[in-house]
Amino acid sequence: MPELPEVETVRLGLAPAMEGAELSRLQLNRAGLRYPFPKGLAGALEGTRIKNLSRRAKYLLIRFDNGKVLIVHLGMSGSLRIENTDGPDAFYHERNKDERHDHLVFHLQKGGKKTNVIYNDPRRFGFFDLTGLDDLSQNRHLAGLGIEPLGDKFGNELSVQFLAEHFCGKTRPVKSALLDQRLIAGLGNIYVCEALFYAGIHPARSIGTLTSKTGKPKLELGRLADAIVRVLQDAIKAGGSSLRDHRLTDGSLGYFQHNFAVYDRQGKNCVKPDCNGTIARMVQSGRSSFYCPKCQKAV
DNA sequence: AGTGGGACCTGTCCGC
DNA sequence: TGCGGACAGGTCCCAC
Repeated sequence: MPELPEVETVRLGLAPAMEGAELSRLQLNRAGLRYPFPKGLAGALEGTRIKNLSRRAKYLLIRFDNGKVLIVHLGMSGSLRIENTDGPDAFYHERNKDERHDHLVFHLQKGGKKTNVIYNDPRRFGFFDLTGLDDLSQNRHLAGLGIEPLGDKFGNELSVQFLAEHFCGKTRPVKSALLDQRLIAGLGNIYVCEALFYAGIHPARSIGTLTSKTGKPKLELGRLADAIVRVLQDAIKAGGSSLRDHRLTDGSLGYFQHNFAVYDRQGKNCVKPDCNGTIARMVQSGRSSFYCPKCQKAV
């Protein structure tokens, strides 16, 4: 469940159990996932305490009190679930319970209580990397990432000016530009489709047509900047609220508890009350785009 | 330089 | 019921 809002939701869900806990054992059930696990991974972390959980784009960052940072990417199908091992109140917040795909287990202790956090990933597109706090920004996975769409601690944030600057004079389809993690980091296929719908922009539209020749943003580009931020914030809110309010006993948390306007709604009616359009699907560089041909302008 | 396409891997769903 | 093909939230690498 891995676009930015899902990773943020996972972070919020795991933080109370993981922050401040001691990692008594790191159990690796195979040699690696997409990449081999880093050499000496367990030895480098066992016996240390987790300081905090943070997030960069779709990466979960687990910081330990020996200065190491574990970088976690959930790939397409990765998830993390918490199991309290010493009581009947074990709870889950993911959809994968097939133990064959439990690839890594954090054995944690906090205040005399034992908890397991289990990484499950059927497709094994996820990966783990280990780095030091000082080398974090040079890490091969993090170094090339673009801006955090919801802003960062340095005050950088997604703005219409940012988009205009990077779109002016270019020709690539807006769908592909928004999926490019070097520009904006954290968007994936679902939220790009949703944001383009709310902005009224066709996924195949060339980004250069969203500014004037001199780089002045058109109205739609302002709508796009707003839509990206709102779609992500709403998704975090939806995930966060279900985490807070419930001990989830099933795998309901993830993308598909949300109601999407266009994603995976091919053939259904456009959700805009004054539109009688039908949601369409097209393939762009091998990936599905969903859109309303009536609301989303191609030029 | 900036694209698109394939590879990675397993599970699920749909049509025959 | 079984089988093959298409498809799925992401990223990297390699041709053009």
